[in-house]
Amino acid sequence: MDTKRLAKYEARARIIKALAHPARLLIVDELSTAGERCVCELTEMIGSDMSTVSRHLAVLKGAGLVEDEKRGQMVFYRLRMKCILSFFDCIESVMACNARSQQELLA
Amino acid sequence: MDTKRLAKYEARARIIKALAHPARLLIVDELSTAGERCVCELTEMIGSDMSTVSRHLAVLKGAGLVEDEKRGQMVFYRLRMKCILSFFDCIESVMACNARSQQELLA
DNA sequence: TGCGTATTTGGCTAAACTACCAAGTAGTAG
DNA sequence: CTACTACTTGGTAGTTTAGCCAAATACGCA
Repeated sequence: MDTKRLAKYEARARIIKALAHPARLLIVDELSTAGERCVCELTEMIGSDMSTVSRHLAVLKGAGLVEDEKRGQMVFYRLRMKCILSFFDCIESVMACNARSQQELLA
Repeated sequence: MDTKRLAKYEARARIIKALAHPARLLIVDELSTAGERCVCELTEMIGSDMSTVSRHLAVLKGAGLVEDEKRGQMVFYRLRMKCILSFFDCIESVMACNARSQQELLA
């Protein structure tokens, strides 16, 4: 793989990797409907340590998927790109397709 | 996070994780334009060991993203869902947006 | 200033991922 | 059967990731 092509796929992979975790998908989903959420709200939803959630948010921010804003002692996070939601439609169809194949194997 | 919601995001994450690697993105990209490719062709493009490429293909297949067909001594892989390509458009806009933000920081 | 809340960061461990080499399987041709 | 090619799988070492606790930082309020 030549260097330039490699760089292209590495850049893409970094972003996709940031999405490749259940907790981070929940965050994206939640931010897409709620608009914005503070770390404490997300922590309660996810149900793990706040430090863990904060790290997940840092990963999403590092990939440029969310942005944060500090207001008072709280930090609010927002989705930076709405198009991420288009992922989920495709993911769902893959899952539906997989389920169908499973069915056929059993039948 | 309640069990059901967790299961939903875990299922999604499994599929996204399968895409979260440069070599696997190259494979998806290549299959989307070429239609199908054998392991040896992909191995040459990626430039790593064939065993490594075979494992990458197994990951994609495990997620239901590609399907394989053996013809003679070769195994051909195809994309199972075209919609995956819609990912890339969004990824590109995230990257463009990130690049713009970088610019602004420098200016 | 000192206290309490919200968040991030350091340190650590366990688990997952990646890539290579070597060995095994399967098909083809002589 | 033998040899060769295409591919997969076992074994293993190095790297990355995830989660927790504890400590540090930042802010608001008395």
